[in-house]
Amino acid sequence: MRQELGDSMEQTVFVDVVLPVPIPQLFTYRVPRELSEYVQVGSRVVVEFGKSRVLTAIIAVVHHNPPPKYQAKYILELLDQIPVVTPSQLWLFSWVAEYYMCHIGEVMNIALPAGLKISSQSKIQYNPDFNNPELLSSEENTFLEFLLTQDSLTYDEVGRYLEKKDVNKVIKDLVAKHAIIVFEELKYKYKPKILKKIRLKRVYEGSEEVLQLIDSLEKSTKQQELILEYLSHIPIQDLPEKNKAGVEKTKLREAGVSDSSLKTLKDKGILEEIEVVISRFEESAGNPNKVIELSDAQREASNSIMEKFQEKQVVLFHGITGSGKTEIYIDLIQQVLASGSQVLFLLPEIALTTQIVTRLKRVFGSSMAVYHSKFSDNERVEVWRGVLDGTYQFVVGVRSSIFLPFDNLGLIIVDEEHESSYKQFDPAPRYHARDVAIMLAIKQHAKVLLGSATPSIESFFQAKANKYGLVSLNVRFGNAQLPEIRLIDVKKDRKEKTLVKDFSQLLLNEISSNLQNKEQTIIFQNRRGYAPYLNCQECNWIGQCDQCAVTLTYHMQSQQLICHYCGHRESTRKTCPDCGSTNVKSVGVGTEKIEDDLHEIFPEAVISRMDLDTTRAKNALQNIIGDFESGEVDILVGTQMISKGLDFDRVSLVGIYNADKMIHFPDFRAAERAFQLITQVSGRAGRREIPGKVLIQTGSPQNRILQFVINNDYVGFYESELIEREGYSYPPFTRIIEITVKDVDQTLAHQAANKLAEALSIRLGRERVKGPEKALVERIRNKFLFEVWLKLEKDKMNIQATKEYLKKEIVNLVTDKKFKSVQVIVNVDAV
DNA sequence: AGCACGCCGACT
DNA sequence: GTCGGCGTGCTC
Repeated sequence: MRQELGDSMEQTVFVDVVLPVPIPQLFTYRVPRELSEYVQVGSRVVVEFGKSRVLTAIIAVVHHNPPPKYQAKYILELLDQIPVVTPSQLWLFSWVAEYYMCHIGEVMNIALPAGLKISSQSKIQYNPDFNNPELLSSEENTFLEFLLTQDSLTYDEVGRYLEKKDVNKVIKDLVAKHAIIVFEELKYKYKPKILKKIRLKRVYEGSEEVLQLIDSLEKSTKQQELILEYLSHIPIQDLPEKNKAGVEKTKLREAGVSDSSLKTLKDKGILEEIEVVISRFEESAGNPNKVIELSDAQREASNSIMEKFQEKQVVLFHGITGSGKTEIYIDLIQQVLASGSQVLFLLPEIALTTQIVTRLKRVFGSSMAVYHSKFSDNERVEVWRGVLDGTYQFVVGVRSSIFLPFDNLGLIIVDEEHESSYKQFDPAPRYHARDVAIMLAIKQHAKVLLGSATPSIESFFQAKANKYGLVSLNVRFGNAQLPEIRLIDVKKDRKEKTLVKDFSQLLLNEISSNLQNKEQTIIFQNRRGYAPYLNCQECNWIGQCDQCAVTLTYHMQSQQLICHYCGHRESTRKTCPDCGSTNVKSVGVGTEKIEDDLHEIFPEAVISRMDLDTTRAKNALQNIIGDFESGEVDILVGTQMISKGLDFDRVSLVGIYNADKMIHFPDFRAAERAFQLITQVSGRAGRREIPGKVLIQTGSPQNRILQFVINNDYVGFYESELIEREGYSYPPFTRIIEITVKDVDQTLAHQAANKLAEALSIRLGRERVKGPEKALVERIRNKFLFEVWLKLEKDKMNIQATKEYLKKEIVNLVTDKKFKSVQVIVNVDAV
């Protein structure tokens, strides 16, 4: 190393880069001499990958070792003088790739906002040196004449002009005849936001110069007015240094300045126009040092958390609904920020758009960044860069904000840590943001605070095992009391025929008295749409998706049948497509129907609905919440969306329409999810002075989960659930790897899954391999799904070795010609 | 994952 | 005879 240093200047520099493709390894490129001093780990480069792809890559290693077996290509461009990805991030990317069994490129793809990636598009252009027109067919000739009138064309545009799908052949022929040139146009996606400003040229910056200028313009009133208007914004006589910043062009326009007089003064060399890059985020004043008033109980919890952090990396904060966790978070965030470290506050997607962000903004102002999926790419790039350059020391964001370029984290808060939306589902990496947060914190010597009123069984288990610190807060904030929770036996009511549209008398009476008292009601039903399916009473037809093994949900508002798995929709008029009968009944109940029924029962009430369908538009969610907060709405009907972090003052009644689906779901986590969901929904009631009531309609009032819910007994629930989990070797005693085998051919998928399960159980033992079984929805988008589950004891199994083994067996499976079409998807720590 | 190359059926 | 179908194998 020491000896080589001398000639390293002469040696060719190579870089190993991460590419956004699902291929396991890094790729080595050669660095042109003129860039060799500037390449750094974490900088982006543009490279050619394959014959016709140009991609953005990240430098992971800089070295001098020419690859022995192939000729490295040159990098085409270096995009960053200063790296945009930190070494800590590169480490995290590869940790995530390894742990969740995917490729580092896939992690990079999710982590980097699209605005930091460059895409290329192949375009064609007329070759100016072309001189053999006799080689061309007449069609080619007409096409070339068209091309000459254009600057360049994309492949798509060529296709549209020729009315052809596949234009490769045409283009290839023309290239062979040297009539056209193909080139790659790089698209830089990020565009800074630019503000146009006007200012006086430097020579006029003095008081005398300005007065002279005004005199000299005596003949043209408009121009003189313009200068005077300008001076009203920038008093040059008193503060000449203000001229440098200038005045926004739009402000002058608003004051009645015309474009033409502006142009004249610009042409005369008196004014000049400048462009300033500005942030997309509004400046908002905060008061980061604002002292947060904590109750005694809150203060004690906050101190206790800080104390536990002395010895524990992770602290689980179990604070019941309405206990005022946010104030404690703010208190802790202030302490960490004051010490100069960064803070990341993770929230589930839904909770993020709402009240809590407003409250945090009030304290932290624009020193806090928000990172959210409804943000545009440009906005995301600005948050990224702001974290990098220190503008933002504090970020509030959804799960993907775990990948922002932090280098000095002091604290990560994971609020609602039990939320399953922290686990990414569909494209790889299938990571759990809470668990990644803990890894990242270990790497950066930061602390992690997991907060929840209903902690996940896993986290509480770690706390009980003394791996995490545990702090509990069991009183509500202020004078608020926990709501009284009652179960309503709808089976009994049904027998006695007292139900009205499946609402019990008790629930209806409570709603009615709430309406009279001008108090608000929330009705929860975890099913969107009008009804889960339609059923023809004449021929027994049931609306089903032809791509998936599920019934189509009836949405009355849009008059459509929608598949909630593949998104397929068809319009319906509630007539049977088979026999044409109009005697078609909807079966089951979704939020739409509840809204409808309540309208009928309480025509005077203002009812609003909050589910995926009513909140799709950009500000819809905000509007629904706003209307409910302001008291304009009496009853809010919603899916689980209403359970997440919402805080309403005047809700005194929560009705759970039907708890049975939740508690009887066939999944080992169903009990946990049901307990969490019902407790969280119940927690929306009685958060201030008005005491709350919760009514739960169920057919099994004796159910274990419901009994724990009505007694507000989280710990009791935890202990009973733990016994169940241990009996069946489920988490937290084991780690679960879910393997999904997919194919259009059901038999083939089944055979492949069988073969894989067999192979795996040879080394792991039959008891650790469950399945294959048909997936809960056995066909999605015309592919049949089979699942194999590995249950690996945390104390006995070497997880790393098992993953290697699993990888090998999957490769083994898909290299079998017979199974080449099957897809295998691995989900580590499936939830 | 893309994307090119390559080898077989239905058409100007 | 060509066009264009998609199987398979590689990407520094």
